[in-house]
Amino acid sequence: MGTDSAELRQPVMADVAKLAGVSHQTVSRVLNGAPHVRPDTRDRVLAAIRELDYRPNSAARALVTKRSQTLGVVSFDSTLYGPASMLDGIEQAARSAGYFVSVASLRSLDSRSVQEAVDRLRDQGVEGVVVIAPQISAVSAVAKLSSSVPVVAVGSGNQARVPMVSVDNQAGAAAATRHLLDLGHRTVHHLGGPSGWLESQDRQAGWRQTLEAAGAQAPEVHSGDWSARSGYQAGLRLAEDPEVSAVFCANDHMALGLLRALHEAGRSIPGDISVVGFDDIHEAAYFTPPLTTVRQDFGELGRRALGLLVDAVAGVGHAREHVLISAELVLRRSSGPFATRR
Amino acid sequence: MGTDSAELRQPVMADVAKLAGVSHQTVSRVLNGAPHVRPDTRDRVLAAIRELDYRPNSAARALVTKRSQTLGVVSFDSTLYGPASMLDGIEQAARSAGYFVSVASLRSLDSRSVQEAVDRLRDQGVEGVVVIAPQISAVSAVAKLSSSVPVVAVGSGNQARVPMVSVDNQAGAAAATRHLLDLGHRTVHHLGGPSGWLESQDRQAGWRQTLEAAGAQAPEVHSGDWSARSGYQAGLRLAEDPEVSAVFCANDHMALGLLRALHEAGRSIPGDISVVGFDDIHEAAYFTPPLTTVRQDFGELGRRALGLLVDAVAGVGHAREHVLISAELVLRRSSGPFATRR
DNA sequence: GTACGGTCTGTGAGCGTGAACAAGAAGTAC
DNA sequence: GTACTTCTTGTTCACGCTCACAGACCGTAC
Repeated sequence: MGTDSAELRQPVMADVAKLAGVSHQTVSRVLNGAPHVRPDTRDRVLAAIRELDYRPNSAARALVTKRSQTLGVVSFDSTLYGPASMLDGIEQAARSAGYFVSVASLRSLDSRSVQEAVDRLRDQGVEGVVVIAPQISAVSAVAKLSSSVPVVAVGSGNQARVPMVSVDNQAGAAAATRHLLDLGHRTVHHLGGPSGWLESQDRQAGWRQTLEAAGAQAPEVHSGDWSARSGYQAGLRLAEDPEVSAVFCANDHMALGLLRALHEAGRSIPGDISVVGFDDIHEAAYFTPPLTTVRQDFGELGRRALGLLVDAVAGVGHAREHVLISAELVLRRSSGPFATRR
Repeated sequence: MGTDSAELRQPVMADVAKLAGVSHQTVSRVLNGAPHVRPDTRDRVLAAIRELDYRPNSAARALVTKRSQTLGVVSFDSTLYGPASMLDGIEQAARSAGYFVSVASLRSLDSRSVQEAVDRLRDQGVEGVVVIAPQISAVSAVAKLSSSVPVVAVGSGNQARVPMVSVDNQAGAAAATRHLLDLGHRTVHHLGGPSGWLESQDRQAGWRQTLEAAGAQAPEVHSGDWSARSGYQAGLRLAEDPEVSAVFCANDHMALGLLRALHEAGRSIPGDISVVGFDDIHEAAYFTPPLTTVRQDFGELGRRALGLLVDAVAGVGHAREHVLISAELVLRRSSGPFATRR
């Protein structure tokens, strides 16, 4: 009946305008901080906004400005510590840059799946996408679609054709390996990550190059899937080889499984075997024994990636930018000097 | 200068319509699966869509339908295993329900912060919100704002005034405690989570009630902040008390720190002290020794929460629904029979 | 007095889509 | 043949906002 039943629907700009006794355009100007609005007019508008609890309709704004204020994140397994931390860093940075964050997680690794996820985000109207998917397949898939919307990858490697932020895995692995060699070990075994992951490749490359540079022979690589379980299984095999005195694991979770297996096999750590991990997850300092590892700051990784993306969306920044973040060796008790045994 | 430079801007529905020789409304009908479209017309439209690589403008659609197809997730520390897994489950479920997911993570715990996060999501036009924030303060804050947009909480406790999905923490804690009592321990010590968390409260309640029901005396509670570090510190204190023979930890990470501290103090596990955790994180089976713990399925939690939210958005479902998911005790080597010592 | 520049505000159009309505074509029943 | 229903398509409008433009007002300079 009455035209005043304003509670029934969300207030719109016109309602605010009427209440403040101005035109909708003036309300818009106040909202967007446009110049040339008289202070008392501005105050009346703001008061009306507060009174009605008015909130601008983002769809209407997006329709006319063609900007959704939303960035997308494609992530592979956001259950893992690394991806989860990066997502966290990305969200933080996006918020302070005034963007919303929409996520799409991958269920499988094939490039079609990446394609689908990015398409989904595009359909939603995101202005740019961060891909947390350090698989080779993913990165190459991403490179193809970077035409329609800016894409930034966070991961590893440098063969990507999109801007990228990554930890210097190779240098980190080299530092870990050199540390073990410096302790007197004749060589260092490697428990690598799954093939197809850039991080696996880079860490393995850092390890191998360091051994070669030192004139040490590189033993056969054992591979896991990042999980503690796979580290345990590899550990059982490594424990059978009396020559093994030092192992560099591609991540901390596998190192945990490895420690467990070596312990069960009666090997003392670091007395018999030294172990070094990668990541420095929060728990690493409380493993038995505390794990020497390579620290990488996932949150920083995410923030930097988002920074790059924001630049790309704004049209600033170079297309092939590649930010490399250094990793730091953290010494703990799981690594010790080589001791002659038996 | 030609009007045919179609590459310059994204194609819109009218472009598809012109190419297919129909009106834009027919294109709309095809897109939305409306009835009464002749098969060959439909095919022509679909062909035109493919040829132009047309994608509907989601802002325009949202403007007219008043539906953004987006759900929001408020999360506290998505770096932790639990929240990260729930987020993953939520995203999966949202995708299959046809929704996008937008995240907002909290930097601090106060209810103003929760309010802000939810406001942010509302400004973006989300149709509903899942709050992963098992703090008492958060839940009460959420209850207030559930008026404007449907909200579902995932966490613990039952005092909430919004629909909620949670693990039966109390029963899980009771099972863990009973298990230790059954092993012959006279009582069970408790390393609790931070106060203010519903999960801390519920797990502590389950522990306490079980002890009381068994006629055992409940020792003073030690509290941590969920981290391995805090578990380690509590472990150092507990190790000083020769009466301690069994400890129930409110999560696995603290249990890890506790194991470390007890090990350093020369206590054997489970010989001297039995330890039980909560969560069953992937690593728990590879602790030294493998950890007896209470398994909860975070992914399932997230999926169920999203299911509830979708119902709420659709107007189905009861306002005060509370889904309780059971937790399961997983026996490993860290718990064993009480042995008289010294 | 007129002219001009700056400040402030309002009007109208249009963004791309879905919904309501209208209208033509085709088939069925009498 | 007409009347009626069902299928199929098109036209017009509205969603809520920003942008371009126009106009009103004020002060100052000539």
